[in-house]
Amino acid sequence: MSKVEKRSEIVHAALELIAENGFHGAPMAMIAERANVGAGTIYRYFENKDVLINGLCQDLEERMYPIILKGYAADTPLRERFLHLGAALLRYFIGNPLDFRFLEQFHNSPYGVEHRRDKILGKNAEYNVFRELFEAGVSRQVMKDLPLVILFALAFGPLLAVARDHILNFISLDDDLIARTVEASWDGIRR
Amino acid sequence: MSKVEKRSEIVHAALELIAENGFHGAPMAMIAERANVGAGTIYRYFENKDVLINGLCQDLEERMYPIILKGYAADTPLRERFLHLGAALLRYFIGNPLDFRFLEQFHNSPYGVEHRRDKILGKNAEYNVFRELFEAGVSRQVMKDLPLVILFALAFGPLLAVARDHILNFISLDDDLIARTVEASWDGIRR
DNA sequence: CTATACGGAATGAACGTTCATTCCTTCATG
DNA sequence: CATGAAGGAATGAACGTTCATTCCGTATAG
Repeated sequence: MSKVEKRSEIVHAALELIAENGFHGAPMAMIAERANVGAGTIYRYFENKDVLINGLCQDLEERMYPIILKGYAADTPLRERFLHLGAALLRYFIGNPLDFRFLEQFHNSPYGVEHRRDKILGKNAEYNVFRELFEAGVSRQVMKDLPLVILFALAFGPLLAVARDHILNFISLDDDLIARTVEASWDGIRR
Repeated sequence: MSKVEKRSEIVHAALELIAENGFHGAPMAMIAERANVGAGTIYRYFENKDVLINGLCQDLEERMYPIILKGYAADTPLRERFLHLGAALLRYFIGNPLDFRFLEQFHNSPYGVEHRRDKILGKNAEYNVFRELFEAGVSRQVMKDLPLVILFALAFGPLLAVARDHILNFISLDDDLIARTVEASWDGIRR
């Protein structure tokens, strides 16, 4: 197994275990076992567990963004753009339940809160499709005149809740239901 | 300290610690210390930590419901009823951030998933204002014709997300913003 | 009224377990 | 051989839980 493969085996095992059992249920020894690696080996790739977990999140975002943005056209009407992003996000989560569950675990832990604080309050102003879309929506008076944070909550709150319900088998989403859910969440933000 | 007081000291300390630091950050020894109680004493009131935590949730719901339902009139229009419940819920969470944070921790743990599975799939059919409101909304064609679970997600997803953002200081909600947020989430579910 | 005996409540040191991390040995490769 | 990667047993800290002991309010006897 090459060095890169080994790293990715560790990352994959960690993500899987955390997604399935939460942070409690993913001790380093178990991660090592599932990755077919010695317990000490992990520490050759990651300084400690915190670093491993934050690395997991970063890896995940880098895998996710290109997939969600595939076919996204920045010159179509705002509504269409939102429907694209919403449906793509929802489909991604449904198709990759482990990724979704990991992100949920992550965002409900001290790690995730810190991460989000940086994103929202940070002076990074990093390029962000979502932020751009919503700022355009407000300034063109297509969306409600509410703070960006609230618009995000109105748009993504339902989508994440629905993804969770699907993954926990409280409901079964098909393409039609996905489309109607995203349209409904658009009704929440549009003027 | 009377027996009842002692129990409630333990419950309060546990809720506070779990809300502030998550389940990780609330070892029994620390709960005991904050409750001014011996470590072993907790086990005179609760069989083990699981029982304590589930008890916390139950206590909390019993405290919450009467407050949220105060002034709720089952004979007013559906929109008005929803706005009442939504605003009451949001105000409760904002006014009791520890309760909110505890519920979030709880629902994102195995405890909470089990709890929710029982509520949604259980044959209990326990009386539930929320379910009743939404079923009426669908059958009177005031709300979108979507599965109940999705309507719940559309309605409460944004409210919970907004409460979280307020409590984490990503935004500051006042009465006006609360009202406009709840109205927006009504737009998401109404036909 | 005081002294003593009793029993349930409270205590916190101690236990066994589990975890993240370290460290020394073994192995593979040049 | 020499070098660095990999392995997994060892380590110590932290956890939930237990239990022998202490504490204290009340009942009883003198």
